[in-house]
Amino acid sequence: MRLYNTLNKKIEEFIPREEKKVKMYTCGPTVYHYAHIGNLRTYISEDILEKSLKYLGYDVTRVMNITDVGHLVGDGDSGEDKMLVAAKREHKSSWEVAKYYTDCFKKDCERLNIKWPSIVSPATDNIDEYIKIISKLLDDGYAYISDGNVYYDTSRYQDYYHLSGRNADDLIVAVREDIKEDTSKRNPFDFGLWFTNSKFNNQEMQWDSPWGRGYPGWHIECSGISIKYLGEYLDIHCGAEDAIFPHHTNEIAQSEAYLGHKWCNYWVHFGFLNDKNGKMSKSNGEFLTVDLLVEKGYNPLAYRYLCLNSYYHNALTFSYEILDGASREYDKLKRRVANLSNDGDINQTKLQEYHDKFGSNLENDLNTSSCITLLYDVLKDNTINDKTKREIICDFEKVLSLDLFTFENTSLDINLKNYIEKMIEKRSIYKKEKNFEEADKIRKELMDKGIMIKDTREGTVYEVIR
RNA sequence: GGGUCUAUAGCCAAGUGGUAAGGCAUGGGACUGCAACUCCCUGAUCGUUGGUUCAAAUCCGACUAGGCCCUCCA
Repeated sequence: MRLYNTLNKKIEEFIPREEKKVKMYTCGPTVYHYAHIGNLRTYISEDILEKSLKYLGYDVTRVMNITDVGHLVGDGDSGEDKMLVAAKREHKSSWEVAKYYTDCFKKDCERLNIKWPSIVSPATDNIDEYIKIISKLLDDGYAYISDGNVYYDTSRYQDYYHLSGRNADDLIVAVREDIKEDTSKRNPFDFGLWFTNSKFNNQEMQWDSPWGRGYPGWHIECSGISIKYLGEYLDIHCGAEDAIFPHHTNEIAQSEAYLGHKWCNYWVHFGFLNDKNGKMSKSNGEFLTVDLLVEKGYNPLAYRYLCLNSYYHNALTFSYEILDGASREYDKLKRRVANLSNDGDINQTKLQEYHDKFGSNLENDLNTSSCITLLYDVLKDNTINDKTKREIICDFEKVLSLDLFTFENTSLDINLKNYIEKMIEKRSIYKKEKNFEEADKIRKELMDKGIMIKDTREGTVYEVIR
């Protein structure tokens, strides 16, 4: 398996510490708002990575956190917690906000066929772990207390800038206008591990600690949860590209200072979904959620298809043109798969051959685009029968997860079904009588209800298109 | 200012030194009462410019354009 490793800035052969076993950590969402499809691109990519590793025979243990505390809007001590902002906005408690948006996120994942990781842990469930780590960092001199808060001392950690490839002198402190420098810090890029002294004393989520009642910083949760559930060594750490600095940089610093050895060998980062104005965000451009996609008549899986047809490491520029294109491709693909018959015997040799080809595409830094091409090759292959094609595509579906064998009509309401069949019956009589005017009227009536009919050699068939 | 990534046909894209996969769209044709569906045919010398090489979209340099990051963000 070859993967782009941000740590060394090149594609490398992936070798887990234990043969055929992978420990994988993925940064989860901050549950203070709905996720947009750009956020979800990262989770789709992580899902594909996990499923690819399994397809290739690895035993994968994947952990994801849910950030429900400590993610500040602004710099260090001067910002408000996002959960609190959302709570105020919606007149709910922070806990209610977290629960609500976690459920929404879960629902989005279901609709995009993103498998829920085997271990998902909210940040608020692991406070003891953070306290344990912070205490040791203080004992060992990697952290210090200032104005009631505990900070990590970046000057104590030599390799601090390795992942991001930067150096301290060239970084601009508080480059964004809305950020104020936190003067309690010794070095400008030190970061908070534990806050007790916040300007925002109405912070709801607080815990007792050796340094007073307060709450953890944002970065410590990922280290804490990863070490708690996956142990001292991690094989792959994933996240979106914007997390490289400072989040992942800080995770490495605190984890390795705590553990006393190298922590994770492979850092995999995912490209953004941009629109023509740049990255999709709450303040910039259209905030597209899965709900909105469905409302506009798109199948969420057409979006998954779009992601699959791109390279995870590159940015993808969103437009309705590409989504419409992906929808057409997806629908057409599904129709072609639906038309495969179920007769004959499976050609095991070919099945294995395609399995291996598909696997080697995945091994090549998750070349999902080539995987899609291979799928079209299977459909066109005239040396194998339909039954074998179905079997091969089923095998591909373990990773693609595009519901290529699921057909809407199966879940159709019985009354609607009867109605459609009656109308088709009526229309075929009109057609026989060459009364095309009436026949077309019926076709239009059904179309207006979102039912598309087509005349095939075997008779008239229908499809619910919305 | 610094870091980092990217640049292949209208669109999404494969390609990891030997003379450009695939899909969608477009145009043409077959089928059809007309459609739709399906099937067949249809297109690019790879941002610009130097260099290395017998040979470069593929390696190196410069330039240009764009994305992301430098304590909100996936």
